[in-house]
Amino acid sequence: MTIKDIAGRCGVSVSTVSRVLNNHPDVSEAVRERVLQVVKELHYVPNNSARDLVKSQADDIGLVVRGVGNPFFTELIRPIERTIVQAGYTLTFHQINTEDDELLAGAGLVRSKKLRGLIFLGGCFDYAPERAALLDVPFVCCSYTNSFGMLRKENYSSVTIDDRQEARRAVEELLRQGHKKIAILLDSVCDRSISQLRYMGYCGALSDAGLALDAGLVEETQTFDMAAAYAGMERLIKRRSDFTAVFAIADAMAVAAMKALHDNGRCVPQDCSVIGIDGIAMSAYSIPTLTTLIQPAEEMGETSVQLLLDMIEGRAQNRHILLPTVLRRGGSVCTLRQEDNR
Amino acid sequence: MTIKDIAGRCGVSVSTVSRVLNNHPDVSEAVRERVLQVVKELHYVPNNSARDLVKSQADDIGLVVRGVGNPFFTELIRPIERTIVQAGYTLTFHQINTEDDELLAGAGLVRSKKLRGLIFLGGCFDYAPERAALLDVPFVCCSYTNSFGMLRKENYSSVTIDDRQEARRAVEELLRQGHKKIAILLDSVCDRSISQLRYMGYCGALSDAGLALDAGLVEETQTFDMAAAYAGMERLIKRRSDFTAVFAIADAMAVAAMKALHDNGRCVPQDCSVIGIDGIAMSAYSIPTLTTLIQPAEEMGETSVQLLLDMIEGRAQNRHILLPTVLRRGGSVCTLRQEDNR
DNA sequence: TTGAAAGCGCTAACAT
DNA sequence: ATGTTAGCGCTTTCAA
Repeated sequence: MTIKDIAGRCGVSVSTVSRVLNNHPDVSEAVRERVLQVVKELHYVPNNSARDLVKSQADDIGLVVRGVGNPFFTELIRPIERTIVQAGYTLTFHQINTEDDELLAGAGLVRSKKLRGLIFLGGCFDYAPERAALLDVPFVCCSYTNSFGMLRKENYSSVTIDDRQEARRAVEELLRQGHKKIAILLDSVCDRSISQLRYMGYCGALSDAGLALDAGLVEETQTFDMAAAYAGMERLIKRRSDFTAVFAIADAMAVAAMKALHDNGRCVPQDCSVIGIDGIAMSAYSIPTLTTLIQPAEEMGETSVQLLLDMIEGRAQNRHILLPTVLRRGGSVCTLRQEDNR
Repeated sequence: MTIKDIAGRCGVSVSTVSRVLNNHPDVSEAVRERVLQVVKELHYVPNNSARDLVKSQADDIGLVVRGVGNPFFTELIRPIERTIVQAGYTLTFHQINTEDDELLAGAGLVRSKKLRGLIFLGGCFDYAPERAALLDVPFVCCSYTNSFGMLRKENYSSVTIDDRQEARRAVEELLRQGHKKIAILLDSVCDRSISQLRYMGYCGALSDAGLALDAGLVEETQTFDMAAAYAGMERLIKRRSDFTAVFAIADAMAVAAMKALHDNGRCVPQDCSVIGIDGIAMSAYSIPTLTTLIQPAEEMGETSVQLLLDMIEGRAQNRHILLPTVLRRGGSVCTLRQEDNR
């Protein structure tokens, strides 16, 4: 079933059918209707490979996710896919491991599938500009930005929260409740990614409050997964008994941390407060409800696609959007009792 | 940058380059090496649209997910994507709403993108055979099967647990602990999908135990999401005070139910036991740890892709795989105290 | 307003 | 072992 078949049935040429299919103006109303009619009757669907070959690009957008384990990403993928489809594009989905290079993966996809653009989730992006030039399509970093790289602002787009600032806010919320011995549970202090940025916010808040950084209260888990976070929290508990609050740099880690505290006989929040960042669905159903800074996941996903489409369709240049979080006070943080203020 | 450029640089014809690229045998070692060399130097990547056009099909597999909110699906998507890529194919990802028709969505994708096959997640599939015939590529139902439809076994593949039987096992675990007033929290009793099957298992277990079905203990939430499950559980609590256990047909719903019980002053498991099915990551970190039947998500995803590839590559016919679950005894179920046995 | 025809980049049949 | 060439299905000039 090709455009020829349709043309044959209608007694017109293939170019006329093509015009109808692509909404070109120069077609008589009568012909247009007949073609559309036959198309519907025969359930004809154009062959995208042929279209893409002629136009030398597909109506496809690539989504490269590094570390699909992260439940926060799941909440981003949904609005991203929805928005892409609404705009008439298709999503090619690719996940890579944390140790893989998202730029290389993206570049390969673009070349082989003729993608129109890319969205990255969970990338590092401390790449040199010449590396990023491998990507000859627009791309947007979703939920992070090129904080550690040398990319020029006008060469890529991003939609993210201000990780450093928001982490600072999270820690300040704990400080406000009187906590002074505040531990941090994170992936790594120097991963050139989210984790490091949020760590910087943590350090900044402590320093502003006149508190010294206590290296013994910094627990690195290497990965984002819950099992690692649980294990990390247990190490911390075994090692120290004097902290009264924990800042987990992601909700999933915070939930695992609460579990570890509970399993080790420490009550949240009475014995130890816990705060996270992300606002994943699950965190509203933990017991107690996690206190966290909620990222606007829907808006973040939609905006990322919007920026990309604006670039692809030539409506705008690269832009960088900073979205605010909303503090949800759950039950996992409480005011420090005076006698605990060791 | 096309195959012609490569041919030019190497002083050979395009067909020779094509042969090298496709690992055809009839190429001298010297030429093969030179071509590969130039390909690497120039970072040449073949244009898939052109390839697909010639071969009239792409190396793409479609994944149609109905109801992406379900966290269990997330754990399936990962192994599915991984296996697809390992086999040299690409994933085209499409999500639809619960009210949408996955068959229609799949058929459109197949036609326009020339997909080689489809994997469905969360479909209903009570479709008539003539509807399924719209799909002229092999497809596999992942984590469910065509229980309510008239499809012939040899016309599709599936990889799933025995939902009815496993639901029965879950309820039997509660019965074994002495529970008699067992409520069920589910999507719908007649959705022609997972929910209905698990409901049938629930009814079967009760009936085998000589217990009458108490309609007042059946709570339908209409959707799978946690907010709905929480609300449903609250309705149940308000309505009845005599049940001692709840079977939630999905882990996400079970976690929300535990939260609702807690927020309404009922302790899990002392006042009410909770059991789920799925084994999502989060359920191991709820407090208490959820008792649940764990589905082998990794294996389920991998096997689905394997079956599909076997079909696509002509190695095997359609098959139907039933995978077992593993009961994880968490802390959300306890033995009924005698005095509670009202 | 319509049609004829030239490619888009690649594969594979056929020729050498 | 290698080259020549005819399409794959479509869009888009160019001509009518």
